[in-house]
Amino acid sequence: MALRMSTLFLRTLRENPVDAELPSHRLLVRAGYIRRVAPGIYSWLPLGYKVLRNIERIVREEMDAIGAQEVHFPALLPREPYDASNRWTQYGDSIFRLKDRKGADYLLGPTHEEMFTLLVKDLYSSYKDLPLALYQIQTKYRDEPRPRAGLLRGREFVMKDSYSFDVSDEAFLRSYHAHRGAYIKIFDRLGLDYVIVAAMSGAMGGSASEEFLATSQNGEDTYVRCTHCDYAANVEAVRVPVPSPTPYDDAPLAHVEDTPDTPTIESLVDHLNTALPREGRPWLAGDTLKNVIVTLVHPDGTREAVAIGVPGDREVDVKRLEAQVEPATVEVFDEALFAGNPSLIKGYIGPGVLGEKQASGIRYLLDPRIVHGTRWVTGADQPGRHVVDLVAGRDFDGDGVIEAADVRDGDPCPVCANPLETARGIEMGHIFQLGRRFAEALDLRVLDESGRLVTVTMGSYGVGVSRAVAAIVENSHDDHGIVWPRKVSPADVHLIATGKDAEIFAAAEHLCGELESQGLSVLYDDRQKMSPGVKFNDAELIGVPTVVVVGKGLRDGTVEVRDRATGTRADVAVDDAVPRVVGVVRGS
RNA sequence: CGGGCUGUAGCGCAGUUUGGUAGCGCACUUGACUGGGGGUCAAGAGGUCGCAGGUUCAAAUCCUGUCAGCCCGACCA
Repeated sequence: MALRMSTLFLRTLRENPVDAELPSHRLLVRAGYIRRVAPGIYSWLPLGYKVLRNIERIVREEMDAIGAQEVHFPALLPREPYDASNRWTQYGDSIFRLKDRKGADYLLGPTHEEMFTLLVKDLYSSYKDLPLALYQIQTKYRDEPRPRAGLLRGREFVMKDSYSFDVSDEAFLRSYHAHRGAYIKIFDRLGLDYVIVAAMSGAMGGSASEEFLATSQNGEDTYVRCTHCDYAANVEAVRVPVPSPTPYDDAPLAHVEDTPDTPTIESLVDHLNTALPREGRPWLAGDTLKNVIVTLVHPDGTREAVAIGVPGDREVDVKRLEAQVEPATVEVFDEALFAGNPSLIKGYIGPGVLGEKQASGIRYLLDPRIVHGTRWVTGADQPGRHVVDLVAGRDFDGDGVIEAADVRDGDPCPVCANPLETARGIEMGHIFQLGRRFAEALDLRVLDESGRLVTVTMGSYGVGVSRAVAAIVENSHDDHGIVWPRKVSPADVHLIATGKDAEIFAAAEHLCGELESQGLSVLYDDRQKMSPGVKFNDAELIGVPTVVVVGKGLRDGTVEVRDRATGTRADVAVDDAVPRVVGVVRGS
């Protein structure tokens, strides 16, 4: 049945909603696809729900094509399985928790690894049952600290999540690659411009993961891509090339210098070049070693101060740091920390007091660039004084290495050393090599050929279905509105009757029926007494890729066929209209 | 967590300084005109002014508290 605009539950807005910043958010609200209910929580209106289901259909078809079987779990879940995997604690404030009338703990599922693992454990116990892949399309709940941008980061969202179960690592890799292939097909069909990047596993744990990012200026994820080879990674996962240790036999002994009023790297470098100029080249920020104190907040609430040593020309990237210390979160700067630790002299902190065995007792983690033999200017732990020619490995050491320094355009590729470039993207899919973490925590084991119990190897795979609606709009819109790719559009054709003559509406009505009999879905603007400008603007806002106008051309026996994306218009004889439109929609 | 801003009709806003009958545009209803780019005119419907308490003859407006939302920062040692 055609969607008739005269009765369709739809109200387009002339003005942008004031709380919407991004094009996808503005247009989806203005064009009547979604309505906000609470921060990060949206209702789907008829057109929006059609788009969502179109995306779901594509996802289902590709999941089914690799033999994954659809199931459906509740969103309301008991606490116990999440205790077993420790995620009741680990997820912290990000989980929606509630109690039933007896006071028992429940949660709204943020993701379902535990439930799938338990379900398989419940029913299967032999290697003969594997491999197995299950999936669901589910509403997920995460109490995000800052929901934003409409559907891009919601607290309630629709996700396709699937899970693979295998007896061996080799078998698992086959499952993983089957999923990877399915994801490529899904995102191709959705018409998204995307990249596949190496990623961090985050709260999922596991050994490796890859993300599918829709390229977009408005994305929340920053990734790098090598300008020469095919290396691509989320910045959180970038590994800097580690330089070889350099000999330091000829290095002078470390010496403390007076550097008054140099609490910042910039002021320090200026001072060095004025007071202690050196042969060959001037001092640069990269010659200094900056020590940043941060506080890690662990899921159980305990707080731990940690010092991060990075070259002075780099900043500590909090997102990168958090990815390394997951599930802990990072708080930068803590006045109380300095007050409670007199060995820390703000602006002049150096390795002399840092480290678990040193005066501060603070764990000291170094950027990988600070290899043995490198020489640094750094704080002397006294106001107005710095140490020069401090050699890593000779004069100081860290308690460990951490990748927390920021990544920049032009940084060397870890694979081929050519420059990297950075860009932004929207995380649309994420595939995880979970390994045995959940299977072990929940004791999912099967008997192998020799009758031995083996722990199952798992993968988990997610697609942001509701997020895809927004990502597609981000990728595909113009000043007038949305431009849907055909495969997700709420209709194949937007048919407009414009004018006041009964013949026009009769002709449009007839054309509508003809198009539908050819299997096309039609959004029919049959509203009477409405000016053509309103209808044209609505059509552009709504974004159906093909628009057919029945109006004044009818006198000459023609209707107009418009392409939403290019704006091209063609007058077509009424009798040719149906085959013409069918051809356009079917891509012939 | 910190800072800033905002809560008045479905949406976008004015009114608050200086307390005195609740306003405008869009959207909605009715009628007439108009009929290929958000058209014109006329008449309407729609509001516990976020919530609670206080001051006052009188509070959207002043005071206190509270809740919610939005944006920015999360940092250069």
